[in-house]
Amino acid sequence: MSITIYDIAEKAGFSIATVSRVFNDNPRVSEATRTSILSAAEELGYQPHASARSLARRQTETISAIIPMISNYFFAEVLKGLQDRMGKSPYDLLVFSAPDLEDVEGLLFKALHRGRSAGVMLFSAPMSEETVQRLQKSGQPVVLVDSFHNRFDSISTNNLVGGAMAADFIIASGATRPAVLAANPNSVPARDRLAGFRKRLSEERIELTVENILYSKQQVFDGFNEQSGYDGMKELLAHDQRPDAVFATSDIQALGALKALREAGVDVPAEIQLIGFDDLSIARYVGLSTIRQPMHEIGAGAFDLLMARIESRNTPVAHTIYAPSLIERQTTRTFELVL
Amino acid sequence: MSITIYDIAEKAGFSIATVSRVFNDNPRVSEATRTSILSAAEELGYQPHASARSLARRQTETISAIIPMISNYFFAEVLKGLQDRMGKSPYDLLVFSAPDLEDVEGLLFKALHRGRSAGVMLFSAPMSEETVQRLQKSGQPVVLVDSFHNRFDSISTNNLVGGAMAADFIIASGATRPAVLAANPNSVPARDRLAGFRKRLSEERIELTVENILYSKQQVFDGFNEQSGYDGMKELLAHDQRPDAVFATSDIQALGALKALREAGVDVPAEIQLIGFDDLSIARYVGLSTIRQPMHEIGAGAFDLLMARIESRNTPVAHTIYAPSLIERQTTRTFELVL
DNA sequence: CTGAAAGCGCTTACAG
DNA sequence: CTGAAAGCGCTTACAG
Repeated sequence: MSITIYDIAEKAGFSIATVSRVFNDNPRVSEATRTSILSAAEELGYQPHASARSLARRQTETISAIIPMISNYFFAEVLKGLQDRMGKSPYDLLVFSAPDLEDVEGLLFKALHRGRSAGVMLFSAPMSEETVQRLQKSGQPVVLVDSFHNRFDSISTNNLVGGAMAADFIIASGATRPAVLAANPNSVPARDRLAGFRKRLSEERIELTVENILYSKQQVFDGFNEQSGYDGMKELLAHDQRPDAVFATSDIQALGALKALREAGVDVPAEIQLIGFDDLSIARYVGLSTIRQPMHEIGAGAFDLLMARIESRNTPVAHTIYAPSLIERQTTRTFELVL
Repeated sequence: MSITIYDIAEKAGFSIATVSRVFNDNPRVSEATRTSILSAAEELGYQPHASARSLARRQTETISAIIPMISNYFFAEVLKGLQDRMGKSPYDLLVFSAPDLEDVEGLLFKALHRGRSAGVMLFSAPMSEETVQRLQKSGQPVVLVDSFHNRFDSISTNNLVGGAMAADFIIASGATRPAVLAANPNSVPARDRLAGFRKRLSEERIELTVENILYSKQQVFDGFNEQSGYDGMKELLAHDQRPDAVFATSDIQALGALKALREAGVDVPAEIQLIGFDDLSIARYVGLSTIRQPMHEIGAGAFDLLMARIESRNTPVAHTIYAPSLIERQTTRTFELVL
C-alpha cells in the first residue's frame, strides 16, 4: 500500500541498495542514476519509513525530554530555546511528562526503552541513587537540565549566585528584615537560591529568622506556583513585625505574592520590596524585579550538549553553568551606590 | 550487546515466538511458561525494541502534536491536559514545534513520515488547501486542536460565543465606547472572537469604530503576546475619545494592556474596563476578568478523539466545541442585572 | 499451547 | 558506480 524502496527501485530500474544509497547521500552513486531515482521517488511520493531505518541503522533520530511538569512556564521557555535550536536538525523530540515528580521513574523507564531515542534530557528532577544507576547502565547519552550531577553533562543557572545577588540588592537598598518565599524544600533549585540568599545575608550580619522563611504548602510544580506565593505572603503580612523585603524563589510565586500585597494595600516597594527569580516574559509586564535566568540559552545549550555527547561517548563530562543577572523593575527600590 | 528476544528465548528454553507472545499478552501461552519467560526477561533486563516492534506490527505507539509556538502559555496548559490524559496509555508523544506559523508545512512533512506516528494533532494553524490535501492523502488520523475544518475531527472553544459573551458583559455594565485588542488578523481564533464581539455589539446598536479595533503589529505568537496588548492600549489611550471598555482577544495581551493602563494612571475598571480571553492561571493573580476556555479538557479531549479515530477510521467526523464561560474579577465593573 | 518460517522496510559490508 | 545478500529485532499466520 505505501511506497517502499522496492517500488522506486523497480520504477527506476536499479537495485534497492542504490536507492538506499541516494537517500543516505552516499557519494558513490553517479549523478545520472541519482537524478533518475530521485525523480522516481518524487513521482511516487516516497518517504522513508522511520522505524525501518532506525532498526537497520541501529540508531534513531529522535531524542527525549523528560519534563516533570510540562505546563510550568519556566520549562515552556526552555523548551522554546530547545526547539528553536533543533530547528532543521534531523532530530525529532519526544516529550515525556508527568503531573508530578513522583512519576519521574516511570517516565524514565519509558524514555529509556531500547531504540526509542538517541539520548535523553532530564529536566530538573531530584535524582535518587537508583535513578542515577539506571541512567548510567542504560548507556544512553544523558544531559541534565536545570540540575546537576557530577556523572552527567548538565546545564543550569548558578542558583547560589542568584540567591546572593538578590540578597546583595536588598541589602544595598537598605532592607533589614528580609524574608523568603521558598517553594518546596525538596526542590534543589529552590534550596540553592535560598542558600545563596541566606549565606550572603549572614555574611552581612543581617538576620533571616525562621519565621521569615516560608515553604510552600501547595505542592503543585514543586511549590513554584502562584498560590504558594500568595499564601506565603499572606502569612508574612500577619506577622507582628512585617518583613521589609521578600525574595521569591520564582517569578510565579512572586506574582501570587503581589496579589496578597495588593489586597492588603501595602505600598510596594516603599513598605515592602519584592524580588523574583527567572524573568518570565510576564515579569516585565507586572513590573517585577527579578533575577534572570537565560532560559532560551539553557534550552539551546541542552540540545548542543546532547548532540556532542551522542557524537562521542567518552569525552569528559561537561557542565555549563550560566550566571544569572539582576533585572530591576518596579517592585524594588533603586538606590545610589555609595562608594 | 543489548538483550533481545533471542537471549531470553535461549535462557528460558522456548522459541522466540512464545517469548514474543508473552510480551504481547497473548492468552495462548501456559501460565508456567509465561512465568518462566518473564523471570528470564527480568533477570536479563530485557526491554522490547520500539522500532523493531513498530516495523513488525505496522503501527507505532507514538502520536504527534504539531504546535506552532510551543512556549505560548495557552498551549502549555492544553498540553498539560493532554499529557495527564495520556498518562499510563502506551502512547508516547512527539512534539513538533516551530518559531512561527510559516514553518507548519515543514513540521507537517516531518510528522507525516511513514511509520513515525499513529496519528497527529494539529494545534491551531490556519490550513491552506494544500495542507488539507496532504493531511488527507497521508491517510493518517488527524485531529485539529483549537481550530476547525469539516473534514477532520476537531476540538475547540466556541470563539464566536466567547466574543459575544464579552460584549454582553460590557454592554450590561454600561459601556458605550468599546474597543478591541485584536491580535493578528490572520489568526482564526482571534478573528472569531472579534467577530462575535462585534456582532453582538451591532445587535445592540453600539458602535465599534474602526479606530477602536487594534490589530497587533508585533507578530510573535500570532499577536497573542504582551507587547501587542501594550502597544495597542497605548494607542487607544492616545485617542481623543478614549474607549471605556476594551476586550483583549487573549489574557496575555490583556496583561500588556494592563501595564499601559497602569503607566497612564487610568483607573481600572472605573474609567476603562478590561476583559481578556483564556483564563490562564496568571489571570487570577492579576485580577483580570476574562472569558474562560477549558484548556485541560481541550487537551484531554484531543487525545480521546485521536484514540477513537485510530481505532476506527470510518466513523463520521466529530467536533467537540466547548462553551466558554465568563469569569468576573477586578478589571470589570460588577452590576445589578435589571429585569 | 508451541515452533519454524516468512516478512516488516530499510542499511551496509562484501564483491565485482 | 552498482548489486546480491545478510541482518536489524520483532510479529504473526500457519501447522501441529
